[in-house]
Amino acid sequence: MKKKITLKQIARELDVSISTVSKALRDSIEISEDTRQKVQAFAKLYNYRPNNIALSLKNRKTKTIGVIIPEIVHHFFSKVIRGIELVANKRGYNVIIGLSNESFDKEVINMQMLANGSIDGFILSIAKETLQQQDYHHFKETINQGMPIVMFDRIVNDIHCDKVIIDDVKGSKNAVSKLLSNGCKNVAIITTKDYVSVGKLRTQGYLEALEDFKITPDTDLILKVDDELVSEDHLESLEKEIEGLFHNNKNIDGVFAVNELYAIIAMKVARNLGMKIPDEIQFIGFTDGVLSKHATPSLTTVNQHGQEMGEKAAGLLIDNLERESEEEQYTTIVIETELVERNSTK
Amino acid sequence: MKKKITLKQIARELDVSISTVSKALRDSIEISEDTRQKVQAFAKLYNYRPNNIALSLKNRKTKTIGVIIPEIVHHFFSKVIRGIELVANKRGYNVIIGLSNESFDKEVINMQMLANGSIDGFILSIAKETLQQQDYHHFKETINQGMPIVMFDRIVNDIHCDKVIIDDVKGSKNAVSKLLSNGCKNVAIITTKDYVSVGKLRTQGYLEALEDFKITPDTDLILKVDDELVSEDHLESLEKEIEGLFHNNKNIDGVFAVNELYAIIAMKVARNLGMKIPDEIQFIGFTDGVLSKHATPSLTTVNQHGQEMGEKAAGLLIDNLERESEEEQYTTIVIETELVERNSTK
DNA sequence: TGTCAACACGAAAACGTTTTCGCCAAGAAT
DNA sequence: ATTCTTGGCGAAAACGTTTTCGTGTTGACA
Repeated sequence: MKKKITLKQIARELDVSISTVSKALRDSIEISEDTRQKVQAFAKLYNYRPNNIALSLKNRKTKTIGVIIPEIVHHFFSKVIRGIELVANKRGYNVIIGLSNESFDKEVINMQMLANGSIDGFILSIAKETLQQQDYHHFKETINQGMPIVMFDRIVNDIHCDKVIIDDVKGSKNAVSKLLSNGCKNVAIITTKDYVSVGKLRTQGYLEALEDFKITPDTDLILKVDDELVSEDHLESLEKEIEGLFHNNKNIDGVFAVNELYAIIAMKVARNLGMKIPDEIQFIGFTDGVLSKHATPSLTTVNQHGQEMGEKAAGLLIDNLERESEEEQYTTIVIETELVERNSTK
Repeated sequence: MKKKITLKQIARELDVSISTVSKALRDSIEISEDTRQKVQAFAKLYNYRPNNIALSLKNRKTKTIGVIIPEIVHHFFSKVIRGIELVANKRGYNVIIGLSNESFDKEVINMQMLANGSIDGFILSIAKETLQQQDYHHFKETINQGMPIVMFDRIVNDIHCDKVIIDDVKGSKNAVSKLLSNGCKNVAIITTKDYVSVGKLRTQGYLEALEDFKITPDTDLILKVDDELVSEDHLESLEKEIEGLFHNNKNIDGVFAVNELYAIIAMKVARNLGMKIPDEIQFIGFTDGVLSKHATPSLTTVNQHGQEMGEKAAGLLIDNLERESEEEQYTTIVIETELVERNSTK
């Protein structure tokens, strides 16, 4: 087992100074052709690679991006990560991952662990609990210490930083409009409690679409799911709620859900109740994941372009990190959503 | 914007030496109660945190684990990551992610990027291309340089390191036996080309089950899919192949697929051909993902316990990193699979 | 009064780089 | 023969820690 070799060892072996070795390896003009070749040959032989940590310390840059997301077993977030990793790697950066698990405390701890020199900047999407408590001091402090942050998807407006979002309102409005122009008269929405920003915005889009079509919203058709109760394994309560929705409103002929899973479950409930999809009732979900594509019938969804969000976010962050000027000006990139039409709509 | 504060700055402000500050903060007995309190108060005020990079350089440990996986938009791999992150964090480690994208070159480059001091050890699952080329020099070199590796799921036997796997043969054998005891007479298998180790093993399990039931395997019932051709968006060719399988073998009454997607697609094809599931034909897939649970009918699968694999892998690696003794002895942990019965089987 | 332990603190090395500066010798120019 | 350039190299600082090893001051004790 040969341990990693250092400049010092090369210097000792070749009986020159450390400076000479360093310069020779970096093709400095100061070094004679002779010694340069000698050093380079030796380095190659022993497979020398500069120690990254030492470089980071010296340059006060780690060339590493910290990503904090609420959950990784999730199609959307993993797509974002893929996007981040793609451009980060292309531009010579590594990606280090922290999972908040939707918890405020874990989010804070994770940020502290990484903010002490391990990374150059953050890309993150806020945990539900944080949004609920509305405590954003850790973001502010991080930014104050000079570490840039890019937020994506779940953002909060009064933090001053780069952001990558989709136009949730527009995306939902489009989707619901689609249902309405397809002839639906009574479109229900399955959404989350208001504290999750995106749920709120998507509900707004729903309402705007109704307004466009001169329909007065019916609060009975707005189902706000308490997603505390809906874990991966606890879907029964969700099914019950949706069953209730259908039961109390026999005339529902369209459903818009603010995420993929809700839509899939709703379709399942409807099917069990004997409703024909898409003839009697049509469905559209938000977020285009694997489920939508392979469900029966396949689900029409609003594609969020997760990978592109990741790419843009990483681009913004690295641009910021490598920018010379000190002037702080923050950008918000809005990614266009796309309605992917499948068989759950006419 | 107040930049991060260092020991040196504290020392200057308080007019003591750097050593004193360091010791005071670590509650050294050498320092008087007076100065200790003074220093600690000042440090708290300015929110001092030791620079991680400097510590890494000094300790020659980064407390960071490198994870290299072929793909992240994948239920199984993201579950493994979640497991890794869970125990890594609990034990004070960070997780840095590299995606090989199933490419040999990217795998090598990623390992080189991380092996230069950025991390203390690797957890990885081998890229398809690497398995195909059977070039494992980068693993051997990494291990030779004293950096421990833990492989999971897709492993290769002649590399000497810790491993976490499932018993693919046993898992498949169980699944196929289930089909056979459920009354299936002609069970087909949809598998991958042989170079991916797990495909091979799962096929072996299939054959063993047949043997147990005194059935001679029919090569027509073994469909080896060239997964080069099956990308996320290119499923038509796969559907065609499966259609061909059903067409040429009208008597198929059971299908075992070596992954979730193949099983879902096969169910879809069967349904389109008018076959009744599970009455006329039964399905079992491998890997328990979201698709299986929400498919119609829901799919019986072999659960690989991805999160547990991640936890065990991280445990092995950290144990190794923190082990005092130099004796190298490598463990292979075999995770038990579990047949999750749903509605695609009787 | 002189010696010694205990106490409180500082200097410096070390981790592995890069880079600035200074130095010496040799050859060129005057 | 003296001065000036220049090529080639080394010393040392710096990044931010921790830790070992002094060192000076104080008080106690003989």
